[in-house]
Amino acid sequence: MDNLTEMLKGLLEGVVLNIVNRGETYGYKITRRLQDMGFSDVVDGTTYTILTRLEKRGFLDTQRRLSENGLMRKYYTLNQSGKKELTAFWTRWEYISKLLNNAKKEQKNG
Amino acid sequence: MDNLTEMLKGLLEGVVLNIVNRGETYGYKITRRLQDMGFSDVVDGTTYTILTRLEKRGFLDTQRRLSENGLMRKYYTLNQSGKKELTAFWTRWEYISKLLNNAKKEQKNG
DNA sequence: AAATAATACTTTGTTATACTATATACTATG
DNA sequence: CATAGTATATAGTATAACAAAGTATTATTT
Repeated sequence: MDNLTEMLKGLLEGVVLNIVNRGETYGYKITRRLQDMGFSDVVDGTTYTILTRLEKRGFLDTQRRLSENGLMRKYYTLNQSGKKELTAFWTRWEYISKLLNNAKKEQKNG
Repeated sequence: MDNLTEMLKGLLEGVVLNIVNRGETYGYKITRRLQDMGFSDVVDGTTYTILTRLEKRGFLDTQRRLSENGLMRKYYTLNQSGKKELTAFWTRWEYISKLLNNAKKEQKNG
């Protein structure tokens, strides 16, 4: 599926919050997870810009430490503020997706 | 509902296509329709930028003529290319909304 | 008759987000 | 020892919704 970029705006960020909410993780792994979920065109650069943004806004706590394989990693966890934001995100999603599905139902010829 | 702006990107345009698909209409009326549908914060400026964009891309045909109430109006209809785009839009929407709903299902504590 | 509201369109600039491209650096593998 | 894989970072670009202002006509209110 292509041409999803514009539709992903405001959504990808929430999906990342949701991934971090499932447990401590890091950028590289989040990108792989997004790709597995079906967001197949997402590249690392996108994930890192999102993570930086979310951290700046105070939704994520970070810890830089050596991983099992000897490489440095920046680990992210969702803090209280981030959990609030995640809830707000899903509320927005519910609202918007209902509106869109209503519109689709009213579709001509279908 | 507020803070919807970013989430609406790539969606509002499709909803406008869908509205025009229902029959010849014009900018001002489309804004009222969007507001009635629940996109309550959409203002005229937004609709007109979308319409101009869609027209430039060749999805809409236009006709400027006097309305019943004596005011000039720019009427829009969806052409063949626009109908194709509308179909593609709903395909994208189906794809993305499934991914998002899957993510939501996997949610921790919910 | 004058003021205000409603109808109708347009454009310029701002902001936010995903994406591109590139760079760095270390580890594992062939 | 070159290549692939793991891991992070960032500067620049494209695009879309939105804000704000303006123009002009018609309808309604005072």
